[in-house]
Amino acid sequence: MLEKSHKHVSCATCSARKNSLFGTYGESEVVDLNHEKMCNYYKKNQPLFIEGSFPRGVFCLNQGKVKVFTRGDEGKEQIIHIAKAGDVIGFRSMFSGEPYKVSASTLEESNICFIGKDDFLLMMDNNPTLRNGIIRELSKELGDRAQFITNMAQKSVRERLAFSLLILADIYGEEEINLTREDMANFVGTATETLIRLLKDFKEDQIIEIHTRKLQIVNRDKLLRIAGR
Amino acid sequence: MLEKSHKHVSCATCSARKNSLFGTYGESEVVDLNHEKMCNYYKKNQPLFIEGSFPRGVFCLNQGKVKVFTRGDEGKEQIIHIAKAGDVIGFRSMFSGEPYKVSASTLEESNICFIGKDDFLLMMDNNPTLRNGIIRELSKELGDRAQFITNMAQKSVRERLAFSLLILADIYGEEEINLTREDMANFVGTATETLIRLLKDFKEDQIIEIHTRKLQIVNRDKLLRIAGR
DNA sequence: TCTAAAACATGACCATTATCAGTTTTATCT
DNA sequence: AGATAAAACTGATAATGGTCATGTTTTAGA
Repeated sequence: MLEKSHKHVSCATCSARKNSLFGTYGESEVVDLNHEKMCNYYKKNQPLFIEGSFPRGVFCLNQGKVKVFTRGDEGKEQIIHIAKAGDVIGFRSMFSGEPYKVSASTLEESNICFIGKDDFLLMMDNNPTLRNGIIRELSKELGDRAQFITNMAQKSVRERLAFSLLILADIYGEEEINLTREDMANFVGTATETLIRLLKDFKEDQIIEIHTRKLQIVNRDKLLRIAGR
Repeated sequence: MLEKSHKHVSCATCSARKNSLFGTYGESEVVDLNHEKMCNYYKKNQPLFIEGSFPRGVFCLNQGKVKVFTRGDEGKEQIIHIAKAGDVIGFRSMFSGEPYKVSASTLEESNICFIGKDDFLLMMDNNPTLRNGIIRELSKELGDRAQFITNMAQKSVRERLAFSLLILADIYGEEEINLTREDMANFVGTATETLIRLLKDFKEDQIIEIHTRKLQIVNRDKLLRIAGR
């Protein structure tokens, strides 16, 4: 269980910060950042922002996981990205001047800080390193999504699942992968039933281990081979 | 037939410029831009850059169309984007420090200018408007791609074709849509045969007119309905 | 700890769409 | 203009994967 008071998370001691956009910040910048941010505790399945609304700032994950998704015509979610501690999300629409094109909500209980739009834009203006970090981040993501699109268009569900599991393993690191079958299906882009059947196959082929909800990769090489490059 | 000498394209008179990233440039900035760029004539199906190589600068389309694509495992192209006059392409990888994640080549004969990496980055440093324009551009594209991914994952080929035709109509404007069936299939994300059959259906339903290679939308409303929102 | 709801799982069925094989039409090059 | 290559098209076939129906297990909350 996470600490539910936000007072205990300080940017200076935030372990997630060093891998974040603010990783290069000096001491005085960290003090400023800490002053501008607000920290909140979120339960599982709480929304951070919703497709169609306008951004009021950015979210910086201190702890937890967040799914970023769009809804298709029938309301089915397509998960575009899963953010982890250290990730900053929600800045895209702030720059494009559009409403959010995606929604975000927590996958588990999380501590998440918020930085207001004006503060954030001011920081960007005054800090070329932050600015370049953001440009790099946007560019990198854009490249990733080109591959994501190609995977969706050309790979079989089985191949996409293998690919997705490798991504999830990266995101979850030491922890076991912990997603509902539905969320996982919405990440892979398939029906929940199909996903369940394929997970069973992978389990029988000793590629993964399933501990009820949680999931662990035991043969990464096989997954790589199935995923294809 | 386009003029094959590059000497005739000047940024000052470039009609594509006003809708481009450089649209807000003042007179002296245009002179500088014109000085830094090199202009080239490209035949149909000539590559601008290839996945895996490192960027040396950006490309600015004066005239023509360019497909931006990745190749899947089997070498099949997935077209991510089609650029038209006024579009600037190839800057993503320059910012992320990675090799190109996509390839680009001309779909028709084109006049395309090139601005070297150092010149372009310098311009960005000195020009907040350009810089913000680029950030806006990157952000906007990122949003578009989220929808693209969802379409790929959840829509049927028929729905995706309808959606794609609407996008293509925007890109081609007054002109008729002019793509090989293979390129169109690679944009929609389907097999060429399937695309041909669906085009035939659309033609029979009087949604499009086909003039050999070229293609025209005659019932935009029906397409919108098929594409879904 | 019990109960209701949510999540997980499995089977049967069928539509969509890819693949293969072949023909016809169009474009390109000399 | 004629030859050759490329693109467009058609038909038959098969499999991937979605949907629906139903049962079981797990989770969360009183």
